[in-house]
Amino acid sequence: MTHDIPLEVLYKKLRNHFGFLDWWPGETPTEIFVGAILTQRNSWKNVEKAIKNMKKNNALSIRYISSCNEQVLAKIIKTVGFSSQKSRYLKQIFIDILTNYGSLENLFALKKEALRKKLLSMKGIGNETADSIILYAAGKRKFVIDAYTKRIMHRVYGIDENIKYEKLQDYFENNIKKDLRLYKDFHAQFVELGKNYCKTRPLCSACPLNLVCRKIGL
DNA sequence: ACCCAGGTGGCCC
DNA sequence: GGGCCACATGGG
Repeated sequence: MTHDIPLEVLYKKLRNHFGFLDWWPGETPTEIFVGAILTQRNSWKNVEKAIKNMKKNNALSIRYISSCNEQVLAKIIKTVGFSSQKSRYLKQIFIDILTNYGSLENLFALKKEALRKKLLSMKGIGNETADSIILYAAGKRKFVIDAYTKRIMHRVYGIDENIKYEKLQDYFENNIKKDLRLYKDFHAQFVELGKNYCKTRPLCSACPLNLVCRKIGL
């Protein structure tokens, strides 16, 4: 990345506007793990319904999922898109974890890069999902890049919208404080901004994001 | 009737 | 390495 982007300033302005978010909607590591997969290419509303339904059916556990009937689980999470595919992936993932580690806790005890590599080896988990799990479920510092982050960095700072995931991630990780809460909250701020103000695609000059950026001085 | 959502894997060249 | 496509549901 050639130009200097004032990431700390960007963060402060977003935080002043939205308040401290420090967020992932989920209470347990298992819930966050599952939610990270369910939310791929889906609105969080659909995910919420699916998680709620899993709880109701006692299906939100590694034991249940690893020994489930895929069609049954697919029905339980039916409100999210790609439910049958995700049901299959989830089962395989938790079979892997249960047989090779015994628990999420043991899996998360791996060193960060080993954990990332292991997560990426599982079908259904790519860069963003792996990093969301590492950051929010395992509680290790890893900067999550998502579509909103790319879109906003492109819109506001003109970075290449097709920039590679790791490249943008490295840029953030090399230019902000190494602080877990900052990593969590910064990503949350991007999502909040993107969700509320950046719905149009492709992004046109009339996108409300422009107005907000002006308002908060980006 | 479109288009989109907090991606990913498979297949092609 | 990049360029497509399937995956499937709910909301605007």
